Amino acid sequence: MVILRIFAVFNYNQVQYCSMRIEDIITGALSRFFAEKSLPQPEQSLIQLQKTRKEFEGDITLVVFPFIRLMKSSPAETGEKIGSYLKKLPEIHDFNVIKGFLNLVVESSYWNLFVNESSADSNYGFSPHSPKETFLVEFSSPNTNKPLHLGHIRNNLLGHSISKILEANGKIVKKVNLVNDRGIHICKTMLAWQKWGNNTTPSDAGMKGDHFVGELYVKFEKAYRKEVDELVKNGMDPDVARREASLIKEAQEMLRKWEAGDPGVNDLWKRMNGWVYEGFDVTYRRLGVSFDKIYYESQTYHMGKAIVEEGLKKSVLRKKDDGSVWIDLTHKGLDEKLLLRSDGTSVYITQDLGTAVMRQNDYHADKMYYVVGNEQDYHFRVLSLILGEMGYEWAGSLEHISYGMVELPSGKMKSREGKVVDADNLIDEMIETAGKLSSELGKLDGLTREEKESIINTIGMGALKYFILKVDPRKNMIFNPEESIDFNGNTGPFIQYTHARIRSLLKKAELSGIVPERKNQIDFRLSDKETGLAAILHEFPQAVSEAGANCSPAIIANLIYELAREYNQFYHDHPVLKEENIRRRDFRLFLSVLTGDVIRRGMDLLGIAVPERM
RNA sequence: GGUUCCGUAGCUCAGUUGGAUAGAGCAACAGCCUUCUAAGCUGUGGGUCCCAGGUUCGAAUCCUGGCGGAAUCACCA
Repeated sequence: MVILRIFAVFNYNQVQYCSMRIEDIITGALSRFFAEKSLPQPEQSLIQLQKTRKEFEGDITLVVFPFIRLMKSSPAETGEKIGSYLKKLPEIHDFNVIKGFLNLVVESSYWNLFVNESSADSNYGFSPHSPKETFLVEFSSPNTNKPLHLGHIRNNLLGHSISKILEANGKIVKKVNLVNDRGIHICKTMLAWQKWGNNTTPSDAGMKGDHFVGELYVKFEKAYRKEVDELVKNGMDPDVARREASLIKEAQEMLRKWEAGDPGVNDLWKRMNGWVYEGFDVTYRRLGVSFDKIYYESQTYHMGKAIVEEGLKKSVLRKKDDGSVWIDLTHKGLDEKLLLRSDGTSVYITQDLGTAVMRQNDYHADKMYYVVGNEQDYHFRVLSLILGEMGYEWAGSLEHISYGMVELPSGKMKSREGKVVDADNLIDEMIETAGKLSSELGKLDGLTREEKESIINTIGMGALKYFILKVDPRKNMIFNPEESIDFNGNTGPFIQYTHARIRSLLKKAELSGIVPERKNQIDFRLSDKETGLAAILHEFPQAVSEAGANCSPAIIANLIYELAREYNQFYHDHPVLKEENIRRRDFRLFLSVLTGDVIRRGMDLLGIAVPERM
């Protein structure tokens, strides 16, 4: 930290700020080119700049195909003409044309200036805050009848990371959680505890509260299934059996009592939820996620019911003869949707209506994001449609960030069958593996136990988090418990290691009394690895904004990985402290400073910490 | 059955306003530590981008139709 600051403030005065980015310089020149030729200005979308592929010489490539019509010349000719015009720019060193591609070699001085400026900018790549826009991000949203599993880990990490990314894009972000603390599933666990719990508590059992309650849930489901099977064996229709089994009847009766405010049921409910929250808090802390506000379904479903009443008055909703309330969405290509059961109890979507209104009243947010699995795509379509039908003008600001399921090689995880990858177990395993690897490699010898534990924790969690977040959120992903999560290659620890290397290098520089200077005049040309590294760093701001626009941490993860890989190659090929040309050495130091900084801040957007050494 | 999403190397994944000879990692094999951290670097092998048409200078990407998989369409959440 200290070193970074020294490097950052050094020669602050000499640094010119707000230099134009090369893309803008080229676009501007292109515009002048067409004006000088008295040709019509090409539309912005025709100007396609991309990174030059590795096998060709150059840094930035202009695709010239779109211009051949405007200029009425062949691709090669067009490329030559534009290329020689652009070469007059001080930022363009050279060019070559291959097929319809104009490859531009950017002047080393441009990259040097870029590295000088960016490495002195502690906010490089992020947008300044615009207090106008407030975004709400709902994530986690656990049920209180079972502990968190790998699917919840994905949800929590995505929600946390997306919140950070939106903040980096200048939004004000409020993270909210909606706890599904009421409903038939909780009644099942309460019933199980009454029947088989023997009045024990999690501490009696020596378990985390959420695990303790989760076992009761599984116990209920097993007993319930057994009862249904027996009824079926005695000749009952399976559907009828599922409805008529005494266990489910009892659970439903309990739900009715709960909604009626029965004190005994309520006390037990509070007690058991309390156990679960204690357990969740531990897991949240380990994952490093937190919330600005926690909503409880038990508090929002009243509002939901009130909205249903209002909808009935407005005749947007319709009550059937049996007392159940529905909305007809057939004109939108969907079905009829139930909003209240015939016994007057509310369903899942009822409380979501209430929650949405309550939140809008609380925050008046410009957007309300819901990080919820893609199995609920239909639910959220219906939710915003209903709010729209009911006349809430902000209904359009709801957005479902729909992410894919985490599946096992055998298929979907099923809590009811106990076929899940438990979050706490997985975290334990990751940290254990990190510890084993660290001691095998002897990396942490000579550190105190606290330091070791902290670093091992950082690495284990880094491996887990990166493993989840590098995948496009929208896609389903497969986790194979038989194969442990890697610590080499495209992984969190690889990136963390790169950071540790850089920090170690900079520390060494400081200890050797090296104080680099930012010089905007240089007397050398950059190597391929140096420009390659600078070019990836140059892409960081765009990655941040794209990640924000697409709510995709994977975009950040992929860029940071590419950056780390490139740095390791650079590090392997080039001496830094031993470089004899002082200006070159200083450039490499600032390149390292910037790389370390972008890795640290990029990983922070993923909610992953990076160690000073490992 | 209707709707939505997905299909890229043995495995896990990038490749998203249509751009060059489709890329990484893992796994396998072969190298590189007296030198700023080898959790690293270098190399080899590995592809019908599910199939078939269409759109155009150009398609893994867009359109249509198939095939395969997943989710959803509950008085479950």
